[in-house]
Amino acid sequence: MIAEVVFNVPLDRSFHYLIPASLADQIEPGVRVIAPFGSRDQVGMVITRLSDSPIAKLKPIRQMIDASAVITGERWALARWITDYYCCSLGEALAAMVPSAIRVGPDAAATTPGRRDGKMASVVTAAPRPVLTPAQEQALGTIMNVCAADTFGEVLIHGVTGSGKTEVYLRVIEAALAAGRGALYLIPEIALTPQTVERLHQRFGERVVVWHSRLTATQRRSNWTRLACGDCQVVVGARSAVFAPVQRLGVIVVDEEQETSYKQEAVPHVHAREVARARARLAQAVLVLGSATPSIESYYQATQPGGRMVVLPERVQGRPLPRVELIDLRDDVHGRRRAGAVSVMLQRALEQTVARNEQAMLLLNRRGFARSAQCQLCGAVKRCAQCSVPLIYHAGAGQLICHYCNRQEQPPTVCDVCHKGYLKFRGSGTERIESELHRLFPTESIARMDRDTTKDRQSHHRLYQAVKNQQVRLLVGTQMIAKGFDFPQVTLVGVVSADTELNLPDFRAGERTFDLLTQMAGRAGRGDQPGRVLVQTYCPDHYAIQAARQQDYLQFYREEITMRRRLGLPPFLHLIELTVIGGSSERVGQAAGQLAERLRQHGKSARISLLGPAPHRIPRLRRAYRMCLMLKGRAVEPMVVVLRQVLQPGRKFAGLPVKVNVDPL
DNA sequence: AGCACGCCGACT
DNA sequence: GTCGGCGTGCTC
Repeated sequence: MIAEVVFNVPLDRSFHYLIPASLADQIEPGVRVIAPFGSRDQVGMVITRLSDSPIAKLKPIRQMIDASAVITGERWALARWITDYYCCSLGEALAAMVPSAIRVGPDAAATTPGRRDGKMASVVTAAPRPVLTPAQEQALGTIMNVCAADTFGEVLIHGVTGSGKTEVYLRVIEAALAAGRGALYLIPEIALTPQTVERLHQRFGERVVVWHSRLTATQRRSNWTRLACGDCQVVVGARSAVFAPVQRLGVIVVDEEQETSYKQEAVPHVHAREVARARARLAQAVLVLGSATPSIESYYQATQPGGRMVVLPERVQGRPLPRVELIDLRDDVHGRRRAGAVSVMLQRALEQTVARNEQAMLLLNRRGFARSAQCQLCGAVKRCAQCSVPLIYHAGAGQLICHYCNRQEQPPTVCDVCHKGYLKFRGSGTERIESELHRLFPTESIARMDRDTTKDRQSHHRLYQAVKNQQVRLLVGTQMIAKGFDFPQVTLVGVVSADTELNLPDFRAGERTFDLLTQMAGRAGRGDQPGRVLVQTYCPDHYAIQAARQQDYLQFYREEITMRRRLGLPPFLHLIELTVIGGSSERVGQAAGQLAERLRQHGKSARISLLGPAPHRIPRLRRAYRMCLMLKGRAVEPMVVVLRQVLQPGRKFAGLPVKVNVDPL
C-alpha cells in the first residue's frame, strides 16, 4: 500500500511513500507521519491511500505521529479553500490548521479528565441569565431567523461597547447546543482574559474548551481530543481556534471582527474572519460578526443586498457615552506642551483626577523611550545595521533596539559618524510618558503596560489586577490597554498622540485611528462617574478624528467608503501584496521588474491590474532587500490562478523567493 | 522551505 | 593550494 503525503513546503505537489506492513491498517487520510524527504526526515500529512504509484523508487514512511485522523469532515474542504484563496500549498494550509505540539491518539480520550461515558454534560446555569433588553431581543430574533434556515448565513452585530453583544452571542450558542450542534467563539488574543473565559464556563460548564497560543502541549491535546470525540462542543479562543475540531458546527462567532490580530503574520497569512466565513459555509453554519466599530469591509457587505445587520445602539444600563475633547497641539494656549509630550490641558485634567482619588489611563501606541537617537552636531540618526529603520531607545534596557529584527546595540556616547556630537533622544514612547508622569506626580503610583512589561503570562494579569484593585493611579500603555479594560474608577482617558496611527503610509490608517480612539473612549466612565476623554492631535480636522470625537461610526463610514470607492480599494477590489526578497538590491529590482511585466501581460485578459514595483515600506529587513508589487482585482481566486502560472515551484521568480499576502493589512 | 552540490574570489 | 560565498536544483 502507498500513501500520498504533502509537506509544509511551498510546493504544489504531493509525494508517494510505501506504508510499512506494521502500519498498514492504521495509516489513513488525515494522520501525520514522519517520512524521509530529501536528506532529512520531515513531518507530512497523509491525504490519500493509493494501490500503486508511477514512481519507481519509493521510500517507506518512518513512523506515525497521530493514531487517528486530525483532519476530518468539512476541514478537508477548508484546507483546499485556504490553498486556493491564500496561494499556498495544501501542506502549508494543513500545517496551519493543526498545532504542531500535539499528537492525537485513541488513548488520549482515556487520559482526558472530562467525561468518558458518552453522555453530554448538561448546561450549567449557575449564573442567572440576565433579562434581555428589547434591542437584544430583536437582535437575537434576527439571528435565530437566519439559524432557522439551517444553511449558511451571516449576520453583523453593530453594537457600541457595553451594549450587551456578549449576551446575544451566548444565547445564539445556547440555541446551537440545544439543536445538537457545536459552536466556535473567536475573540482577539488580547481579550482572552480569565474573566471572558470564566463567563463562558459559568454558562456552558464542562462543554467549553479554551484555545489560545499559551496552552501547554498537554492542555492542547486534551482539549483537541475532547472536541474531536464530541464530549465538548464549544470553543472559546483566539485566531487559531477557527481550526478546532468542533463536531457538527452550527455557529461561529467572531467578536471584535475588525481586530487586526485575526490576520496571521506567518505564511499563509490567513485571516481568521475569512476562514470562519469559509468554514461556516462548508459546515452549513451561521457566522455572527460583532463589533462596536466594524471593519469597512464587513459593514459594506452587511449593507449590500442579501446582507444582514442588527444594531445595539445603547449601553445596557443607559449610561451615557463619555465626552470626547480634542486638544489641538498646534494651539499655543491649550495645546502648549510643558517639557514633554503631555500638554498643559491634559496635565490639568490628570491633576483633577488625582485630586478626586480616581484613576486615569494614557495611551501612546509606541513602546520604548524615544523613537530615534540623533547626533546633535551632524544630524545622523542611529539606524539598524541590517534593516532600514531607526533604532528605538529603550531606557529600561539601556539599549537601542530594532523593532523589526530585535537587534540590540549599546548607545554610543558620541556619534559614530562624526565622532564629535552627543546623541539626543527624540520623540516619545510609553517609557518616556511614564517618566514624565513620575516627575509630574511623584507621590502617585504609576504603571506601564506594553509588550516590554508583559513578557510573561503572569505580568499581564498582575498589572490588570493592580489597576482593578486601585493600587495603580495612573496607567500608561500601548493599544494593549484599549481592549477589555473595564474599570469603574477610570474616569479619565488621555490619548497622547492620535496621529501615530494616522500618519502611517497605509490606506487603513484612518480606520485604525477611529477604531483605537473609539475603543479608548469606551474605557472611560463605565462606573457611576461620568467619563472624560482627551485626545491630543495635530490634525483635529481629519474626518477619522472628528468622527471619533462625535463617536459617530456612520459619519466615519460614509467618508471612508467614498474614499475607498474613488481609489479602487477594499471592499471594492481585493489586493494581493507580493514581496520579492533577495541579498542584492540590483537583483531584487530586476526580478521585481520582470515579474511586474509578466503579471501585466497575464492580467490584461483577466481584468487584473498591477501597481509597482516599488521599494517596500522597509526596503531592507534582516540584511535582505525587498521590493513590492500589488495586484488588484474583483475576486481573489482568479488572481491566484495567474500567480500560480507565473511563479516557479517554491514560490520563486528569477530564482528569488516571493512572499504572497492575500488581503494584506 | 531546507539542504547538497558546484563553481569562482581571498585567505593561510 | 583550500575555505566558503551564494546561485541552482531537488525532494517520493
